[in-house]
Order: sequence, then structure tokens, then C-alpha cells
Amino acid sequence: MERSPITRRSRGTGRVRIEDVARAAGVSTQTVSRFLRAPAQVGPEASARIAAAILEVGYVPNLVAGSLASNRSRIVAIIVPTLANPVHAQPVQGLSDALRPQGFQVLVGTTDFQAETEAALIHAFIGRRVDGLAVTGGSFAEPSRQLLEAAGTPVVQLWELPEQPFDMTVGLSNAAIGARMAAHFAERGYRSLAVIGHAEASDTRSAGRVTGYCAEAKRLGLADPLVLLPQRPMLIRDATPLLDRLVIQGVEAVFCTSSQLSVVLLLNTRRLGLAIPSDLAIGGIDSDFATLVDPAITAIRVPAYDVGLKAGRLLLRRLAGEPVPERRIDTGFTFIQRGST
Amino acid sequence: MERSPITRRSRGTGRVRIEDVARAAGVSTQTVSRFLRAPAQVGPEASARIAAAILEVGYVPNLVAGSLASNRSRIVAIIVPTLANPVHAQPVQGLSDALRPQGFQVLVGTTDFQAETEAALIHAFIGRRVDGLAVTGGSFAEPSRQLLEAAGTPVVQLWELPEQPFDMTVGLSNAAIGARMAAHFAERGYRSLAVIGHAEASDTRSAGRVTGYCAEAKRLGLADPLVLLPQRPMLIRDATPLLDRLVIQGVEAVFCTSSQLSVVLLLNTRRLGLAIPSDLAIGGIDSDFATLVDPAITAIRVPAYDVGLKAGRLLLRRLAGEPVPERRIDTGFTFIQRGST
DNA sequence: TTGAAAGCGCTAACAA
DNA sequence: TTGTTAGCGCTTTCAA
Repeated sequence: MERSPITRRSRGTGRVRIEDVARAAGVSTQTVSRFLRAPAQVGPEASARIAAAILEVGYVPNLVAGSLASNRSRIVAIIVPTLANPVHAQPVQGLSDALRPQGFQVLVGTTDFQAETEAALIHAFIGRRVDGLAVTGGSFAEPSRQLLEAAGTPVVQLWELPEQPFDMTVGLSNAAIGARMAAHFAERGYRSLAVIGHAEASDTRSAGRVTGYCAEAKRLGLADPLVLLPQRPMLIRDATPLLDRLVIQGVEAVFCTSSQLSVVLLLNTRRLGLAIPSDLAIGGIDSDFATLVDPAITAIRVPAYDVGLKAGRLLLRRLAGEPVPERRIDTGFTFIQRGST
Repeated sequence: MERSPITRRSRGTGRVRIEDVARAAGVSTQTVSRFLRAPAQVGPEASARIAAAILEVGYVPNLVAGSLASNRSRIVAIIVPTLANPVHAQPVQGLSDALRPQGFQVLVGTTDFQAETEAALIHAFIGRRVDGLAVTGGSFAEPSRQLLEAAGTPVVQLWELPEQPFDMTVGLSNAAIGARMAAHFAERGYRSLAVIGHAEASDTRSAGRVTGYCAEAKRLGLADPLVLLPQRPMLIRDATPLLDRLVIQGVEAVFCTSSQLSVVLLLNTRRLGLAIPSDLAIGGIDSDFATLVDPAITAIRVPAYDVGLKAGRLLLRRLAGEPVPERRIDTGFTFIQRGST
């Protein structure tokens, strides 16, 4: 029960601590802490001395220690499949923009579509005691699901609208996107429809769009659309055989469920001498390039940035203890008719 | 000096702690801690009991407490202008991929090109005691510069090759990019050159390319290139007047310093009836769309992903205490000739 | 408005 | 290989 001898090496980091500021300012550490977190509670004289002392000694508060003591990290984590795809990078930007003014930082994890990586990230983020967590998708495989259920922190899901989110969700209906495009085609008088999607099973967004598209076609009394699901992401060399099939089958209008797809397709039609939209109408998902090609592509714009921004605002309300009016937020989407249909 | 009365409310978070695991496994907390960090140092029997106990009580280690105690956060921060632009989102992905296998997480901050935001982010990240910091750019305005100098943690700069980096840098020479394109044009016999850049002063990358391009043209005995610096990011409606100027001035080859620029320009030449490359040769920066247009665009590919990946590896070596052979890493770039020149 | 004491949950240092 | 002890640098609680 003796005090350890003074010879014990200090574990200190050698950095300037709040105590150094307190000493320089002639106040207690507590007053410095308050000055930093709630300046209004500190007298003007003390405030002035503390402000000067902070600059003098070059104090940068240790937020790790603060987080441990307060049990609040002021960090929000977001998990996306990849940042290489702008559609997933944008929500990170939106989240960041929503949170930065409130002093929150963004921890980002990319899964590369691997469920294992996803689970490991969720585990690590919960371990970091993040104040909030944004995850991509509406449904999760087992290890992830359980972790999210017991996260102990607000969770917001992105892009989809599950009936029973873990906590909150910000997304849109991919089925509605597909249906909207099918309805448009029908309205324009196209009778023979097709859709080009994505075979990747993990891409539930594309699957939802295909489903909604076909369902709407059926509802409108059209023949079942031709469904094409290329294995790989669309490359130029894939486009020609795909176009051949569309032409052979007498397809009048095709919906491409990803943004690059429609541009690739349209640029290739020219080489084959197809006239757009008279020989083939093309609808897609909006991107910068949808308006750069000729004709510009009729497209549905998905509000990727807004998904992140609104998720951030939702988290902020929760973290501020305010009630969240609606735990499922439908951002909707924008239909933009252009020359290709 | 009395113990405070037992009535003092506990500040505990109610979460499962390492102590709960230790009790369930019948070992000390230290042994549990070691099991998590250095399993080889723990006996097989104890290991088995601890592993079972962790699952039983559902323990998720509090990494905040661990960080405070060990003075290592296993977090690396990266600051980029925006994630909306893939050229800046890619390095984040690369950094993340390099670090994740080692258990590091990525804290990301976006500046939207605001120096103030940048400084605030650097300050906050240092406060978080990140183990490493990656920042975009070669030179920094005052508050940021000083913070980086005294960061107290490894710093790697991205995209540029300053003579005196704060610590380390991974980048490429934008002047070399410009020079390479000018040399190519000269080699192909184009005599009257132009370059379209970006007026934004903060875009030092574009500026470097323009400078290198003009310098090389001069060195090769060509007339001074026409330098066009549109104020805004390039839109379709900006392209036509720009093209008019090129034609009026008799320009034979133009270098576009950003990736979207060249595509926009090329897609517009068709409307004006210009033949590429005979009426006008176009060189640019590579992107997915450079090969989708007709003719495909001769372009320089900048290794955005690699910049982040190599920065991550550099940081890892430093954090592992290994020597870093070279503090300035030139990633180089790839020149790809296609039909547009 | 200010300060003293205790402790957040973990790991480093030391000892056995 | 395991355990004991004392912090890491803050913030909370309580008291003045």
C-alpha cells in the first residue's frame, strides 16, 4: 500500500496539458475545461487570462481524454461500399457537411461489398464509441445485423426504406424508380420494353429498380420486359452484343439501372447507326454525362448528397436529444425528360 | 482525505468492461488486455476461457480508453477538398485500403477549398491524437502550416512534390504532365498550341500543368500557347465560345488540364462539324469517359488511388518504426495515346 | 463563478 | 505467463 517510488518513469506524453494552461492562467483545470466547452460560465477576467495562456503554451485539447471522461466522442462513422463510386462518396460528403458545423468528425469505412469487412468495421466503430453510425443498405447479414441492433448509439441506414429500420433510415424506393421509368415509356407509346441491370446480388438497388420496372409494365398491360443482367460492370466492349440483342428482340425502349450504363449504350448506338429515340429509346440514371451526349439522356436523378446530408441532420437531432418526427425519410427522386425518349 | 460517500452516483456507462470479462474468465484485466493485443503472450488455457467469456458477456473493447492509456489511436486522418470529385475521393479509398488490414481507421475531413476549414480540421485531428495525417497539397497558408509543422505525428502530403515537405509527400509533378503533353503535340507536328485550365487560384495542380506545358512549348521553339482559364468549372454552354476562340486563333492542338474538360470539348466539336484530330487535336486527363467518346481521347492518367495507397504505406512504415527510404515519392503518371491526337 | 476530488476504461511499468 | 499498481488527460459530481 506504499506509494510507488518516485523513480517510476512517467507515462506522460510530454504534450501540453490542460493543467499547464491552468497554471499559466492562475486558475483550476476545471475552469479551463469550462472555458473550452461553455465559455459563458466563465468570468470575463478568467476567460481573458485563459485565452492568453492557451496561445502562450500552444495548447491543443486532448479529445481522446475528453471523450473517455464525457462518454461522447463527437465522431460519427459512415460505412459505404466504396469511395471510388461517386454515388457512395457523395453521401459521405453530405454527412460531413451536416456535421462539421457542430464540431463532429467523420470516420469513414469502406467495405468493398464484403460482409466480413462490414462487420469488422461496425465492431471497431462501436468500440470507438462513435456518437452515431450511418450504414449503407436496408438489410444486413448476421454478424453486422446483431452488432447494429445492439450498437448503443443512433444508427441511420442509407439509400433504402426498410419497414423496420434498426433505428432510422434515409432513402428512396428503387422500385418506385423502376416503375416511374416504365410508366414514362408507356406514356410515350413504347410497347416493347427492356431493362439492363446488374447481376451482382449484393446490388439490391439495381434489383429493386428492375423489379419495380417489370411490375409497373405488367400493371400497365405491357409484355414482360426483356431483363438483361451483365455480370461485370458495363464496359464498351459489352455494349455491342447487348445492343444486338435489344435490336433482334425488337425492343423499343430500354432502361439502364446505373448511370454509366446508359451513356455507354447511347455512345455505342451511333456506331451501329441506330437513331435515338426513334429506333431505340434509352432511359437511365442521371450523371454529369447524361447531358453531354447527343441526344441528352432522359434520366432519374438520385439525391446522393442529400441522403448523407439528411442522415447527418437526423443524427444531430437525436444527439441533441430532440425528437425525430419520422424515422423513415423518403428523399424521393427527380425524373428528367430529355431527348433520348 | 476521506473517501467520498458511497452515495456518489457512479459515472459508469453501463457497458460491458474489460473487468467483466476478466471476472467471467477468472483472470486479471491485464491478461484480457494482453489476449486482445498480443494473444501469443497468453497461455492456451487462459486464452480459451477469455475467448469464451468475451462472447458470453458480449464485450466490445472501449478503444477510446485504450487510446488514452496507450497514447496510440490507430486512427489516421485525411484532409481533401471534396469527396464529390473522384480524383480526391480515390486517395481516401487508397489510404483506407492500405490501413485497414493493420486495424487503422480513417477519419476524413473535407475543406471545400476553404483554408479556414482546413485549419480547423487539422486542429481537431491533432486534438484527436491521430497516429498520422494525410493532407492534400504542397503548400499551406498560415494557420495550417504552423499546425502541421508542430503536429507531433507523421504527416504525408498528397499530390505534390514540394522540395521541403513537412515530413513526407506522395505526388507527381504537374509541370511534368504539362510538359509531356506539349512534347507529344510537338512530336505529332502540331505547331499552334493552346491549353485550357482553371482560373481558381487554389487549384495549383491545374496551374502547374499550364506552366509546364508552356515552358516545354517554349523549350521546343513553339509559339507561346494560347492560355484559356475559364472562371467556372466547365459546363456545356461554356464549350462553344471556347471552341470558337480556338478555331479563330488557328489552334491545332489543345490540352485540357482537367478530365471532364476534354470530354465536354470533344462532344461539342461534333456539333460544330470539327474533325478530330485533323481540325483540332485534343489531349486531356484520363477518366472513364475518355475512351467512351469517339475518337477516344489521348490522355494522361494520374494515379489517384495510388497516391492514397502509397501514402498509407508510408505512414504504416513510420508507425511501425521502420525507416522510410525516401520522404518524397513520385508516383509518376501514364501517357496514353488515343485517336484524338 | 470557481475549485477539489473522483473516476471514465483501458494499458504501461513493474514485480513475481 | 500472470498479476498489481498507477496513471493517460480529461469531465463529472459535488461543494463552496
